[in-house]
Amino acid sequence: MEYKGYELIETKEGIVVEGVRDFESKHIFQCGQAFRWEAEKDGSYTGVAYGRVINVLYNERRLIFKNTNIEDVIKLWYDYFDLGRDYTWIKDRVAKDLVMKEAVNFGHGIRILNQEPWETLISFIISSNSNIPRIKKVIDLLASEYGEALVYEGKQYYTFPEPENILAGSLEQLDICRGGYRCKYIYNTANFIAKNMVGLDGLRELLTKEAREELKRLSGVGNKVADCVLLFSGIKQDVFPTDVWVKRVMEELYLNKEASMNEIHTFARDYFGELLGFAQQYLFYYARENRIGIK
DNA sequence: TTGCAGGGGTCAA
DNA sequence: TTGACCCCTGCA
Repeated sequence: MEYKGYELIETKEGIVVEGVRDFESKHIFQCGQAFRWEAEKDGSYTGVAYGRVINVLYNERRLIFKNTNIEDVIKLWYDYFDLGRDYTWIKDRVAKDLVMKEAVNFGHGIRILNQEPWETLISFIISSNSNIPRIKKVIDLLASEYGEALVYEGKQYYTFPEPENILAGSLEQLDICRGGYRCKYIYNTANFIAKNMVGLDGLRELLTKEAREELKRLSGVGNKVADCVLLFSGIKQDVFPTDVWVKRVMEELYLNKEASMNEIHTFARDYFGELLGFAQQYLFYYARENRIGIK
């Protein structure tokens, strides 16, 4: 069947989406926006989202989803993988100088996933002052302790726990996930969300600035984490999450000096305009993989 | 073996 | 604006 410019075909190997461009699994899953996708030997990736395990393989404009069905591809995965967005157009717009040309070329298959806001929120609270292997470990522990078990290809996976699941245990119990001082942030944030004191669903309706401030009411959420949540759950694209890597690459390649967060944001906003968030992700991936700015 | 720095920041003073 | 902060890893 045809769906929004793609051909969807049900086959023995899974649901095939024909005609997908600008998709490189490694770039998408390893550019730092998501923490729960694991590479398989055949080049595919397996992960959990929306309470389901799926496996995805991309090859020659064909995207193959395993362990799902056409309904879910239309209802969930089309948006999750941002298939409605024209990344060729975005890359043309964003690659406006030599630095960006190189960054875009390097991460040419990046797509910004539309992840579930709650999971993204907790994941990036965990990310603060930490590193990727450890962030993954903490998230895995959190899921295996509080999530629901799923089995795929003989292997156990876990759904990302809901706020209520976390609150059913004590704060002390959360130490199991080895999050250190972030555990109390997670617990407090779960409490806020469960009590509807901050509404994640309403963020889309707000101006970007207001949405950021709303998120910052949560424990463990500052500018960086708030912007990551907005960008990586597809709520806003005009944000520029600035971590140490992005800060370094901006200082090194654009500003030619040490700069404050404000200077970087002002420059980036003027320079990249509304495609700010996409520019950030190409830059971040490029900077981190190539260790730009590290002596 | 032990010690130390630093890591996708945030918070409080 | 500046340190402390859990925990873990890599590296002298």
